[in-house]
Amino acid sequence: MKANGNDIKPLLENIARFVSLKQNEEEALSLIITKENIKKRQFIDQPRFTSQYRNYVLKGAFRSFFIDNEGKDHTVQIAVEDWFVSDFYSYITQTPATLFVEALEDSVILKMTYQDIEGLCKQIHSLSEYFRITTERAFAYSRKRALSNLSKSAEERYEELLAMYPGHSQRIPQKIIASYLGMSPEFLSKIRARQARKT
Amino acid sequence: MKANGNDIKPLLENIARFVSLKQNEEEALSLIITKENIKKRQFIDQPRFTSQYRNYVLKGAFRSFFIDNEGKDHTVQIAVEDWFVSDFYSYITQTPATLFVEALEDSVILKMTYQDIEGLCKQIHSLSEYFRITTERAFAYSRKRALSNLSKSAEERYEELLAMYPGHSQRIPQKIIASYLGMSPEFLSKIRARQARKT
DNA sequence: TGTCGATTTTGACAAAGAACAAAATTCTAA
DNA sequence: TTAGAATTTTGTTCTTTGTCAAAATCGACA
Repeated sequence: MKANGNDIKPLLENIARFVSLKQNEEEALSLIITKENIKKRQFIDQPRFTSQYRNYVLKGAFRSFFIDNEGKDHTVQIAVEDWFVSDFYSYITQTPATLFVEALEDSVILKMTYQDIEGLCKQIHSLSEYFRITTERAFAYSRKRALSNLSKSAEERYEELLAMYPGHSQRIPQKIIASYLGMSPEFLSKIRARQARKT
Repeated sequence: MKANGNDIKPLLENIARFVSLKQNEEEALSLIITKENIKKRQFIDQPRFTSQYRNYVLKGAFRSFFIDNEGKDHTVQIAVEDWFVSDFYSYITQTPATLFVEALEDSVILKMTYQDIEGLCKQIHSLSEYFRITTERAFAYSRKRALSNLSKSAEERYEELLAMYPGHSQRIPQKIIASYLGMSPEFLSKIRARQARKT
């Protein structure tokens, strides 16, 4: 679906927090953006298919996950409004995905193809800078989180998540939160019971 | 120490794998590069000090690590020749570091300050592209590794590391490998004994 | 609105890995 | 080269978390 100026405003505001695009650059960018409605439970990336798009969440929530050899489900990322989500490895290397990316609610995304973004990054210095800077930050934060998790117990990881996403945790089913935190749903349930008792 | 053309060749070759710099761009870049010898056990980043440099390992080996509240040591990254190493979060956000970065051997690095790199990225589109592309890849790989670790036992993680760094694993003390893999040195020792028995 | 399927809770038991301790080995610096 | 320190190995015990099973609760849809 063609995206109109109003649709892409949140994304442009996100970009403006890091670099400033000229009028004609914003227009060039808007030409490569498509809007799409995604139904709950629908996949926007899945194994065997190469991830074509950089997806910006306009409305709704997604999770990326994979199924390991024993059939267990591991949630890698939970993304809500104003986040990007995809099988980033597949997108960046343009090789077949190993992750699913699934809508947790009825959602709306803005998407841009790898080819279009790479083309535009070659032409528009500020856009290249935007992706450089934001990826560097995302990388840095992800490192920091991974690292702070190393020294934490399952219970501490859960508390940290609650503190980090005060609003969102109610939106997301607990089995998915458990899968994101790397513990069994039963164990998460026990942690919650323990915490309730403490109160 | 001023770096001469010969010193920075490996770095330029690394860059050339992703983008091509013009003659004068290479010269501008070479002006912001400094060479430095680092003694074994010396720190190039440490908590409370903001990480000033993007460090490229010309020779030697480093590890970044932190000490958690219980005093336990967690190795975050092991870097050998042709890698970059720093407290990346501190460097990117220009806030005080939480990690140590320590030389595991007598080493030689090329370093560039945050300010110089940001300045040059604004001027030189290809350089911005270089850091955008390599950071995107590093991020993608790091995600993939984190993810493949989720579904693996301690023993599998160790085997994967051996496969990944066939040459380097002998260079690195086992307690550091254990710390990198997130297990106690005693347990790593037991895994090795178990594997030797199997042969 | 009731029913069937999915999610969450609870409990008993099992397994992976940590902690502690002590012996064996390897490094290192005088 | 050798004594003392650091690292690695080995054995035992303890803790955290997973697995399996069954009950309780929730939720979507006919």
